[in-house]
Amino acid sequence: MDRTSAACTTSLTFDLNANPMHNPTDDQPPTSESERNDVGGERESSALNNEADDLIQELNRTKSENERLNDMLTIICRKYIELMQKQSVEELLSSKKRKHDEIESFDRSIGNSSFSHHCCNEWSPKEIKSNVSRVHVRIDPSDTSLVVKDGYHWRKYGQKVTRDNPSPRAYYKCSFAPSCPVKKKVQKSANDSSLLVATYEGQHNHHHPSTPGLSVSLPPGGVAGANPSPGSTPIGCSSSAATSLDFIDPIICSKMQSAIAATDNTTVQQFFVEQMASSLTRNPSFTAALAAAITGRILDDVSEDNSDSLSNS
DNA sequence: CGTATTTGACCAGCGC
DNA sequence: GCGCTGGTCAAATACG
Repeated sequence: MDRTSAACTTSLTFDLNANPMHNPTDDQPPTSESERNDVGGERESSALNNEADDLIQELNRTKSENERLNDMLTIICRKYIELMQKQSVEELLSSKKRKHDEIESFDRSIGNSSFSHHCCNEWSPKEIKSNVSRVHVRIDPSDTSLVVKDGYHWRKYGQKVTRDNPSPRAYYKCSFAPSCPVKKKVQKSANDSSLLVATYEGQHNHHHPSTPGLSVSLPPGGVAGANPSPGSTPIGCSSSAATSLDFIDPIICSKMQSAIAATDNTTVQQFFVEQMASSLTRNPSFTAALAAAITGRILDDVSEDNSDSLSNS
């Protein structure tokens, strides 16, 4: 992906150029001692050349890794679209079956694919009508709590053992707003005990608790799907969300799916990267860690600079 | 003490 | 009509 390469290059450029304190000798005029000692200057320039070579090698490594990830993303996109089309056909064929039969077939298709969950089910006409979205979350198989963290406040009002699944199904209502009609069902997958299936019904009539300015008029299943909570790391629809739905941004999911449907892979990939980057920058943990890293780096350089100037004086 | 969760009872829909 | 099943209610209980 060109944009990631560009971003990578930009960050490295920043690392190389925007840190004048890293090597104080670069910008300083030659000291009287260095003018007197040409041998020491040659040593310093060779050391700088070595460092530059290392950085160039690192840049090349990063580029090649970026290309590799780009290829993987392309494959994932292709498989995702194929799965969506396949699932759409299956659900149309089984439209006369009972609800649990649909869920079972869906679980099977999910279990056989490389995706552990989906969101924003806009490709299913039935789900658009009923305003239902389904989300799969990978959890610890030993974890018996039927909790899917999506940032909303839920009140559990029932639990039932269903006929076709030994694990109980938990029923939740959105308790963030008293009049919110959204309900959620959470149950472990019959085929995979490490997979939690959350079914959302309805649409929130309030903004997300963690996004005060967010409009409520999002696509069906969008808000109901899942939203990042504060302190989480949203990573879009990644299947590696091993802990909870904290990592899923429904807006991203929605945009991703419309992008997949409407554009070619290159545009989709660019969109993915943009959304991932924006998700990371919106994550307080990430920004805090980034700020700490930058601050630490600058402070280190400042201390190095001070010690160098002290030793020079 | 207020709130959330648990759990048995009840109700409605569907198939036979 | 009856039984089965999923979904909901509400009293009891747990917890902070």
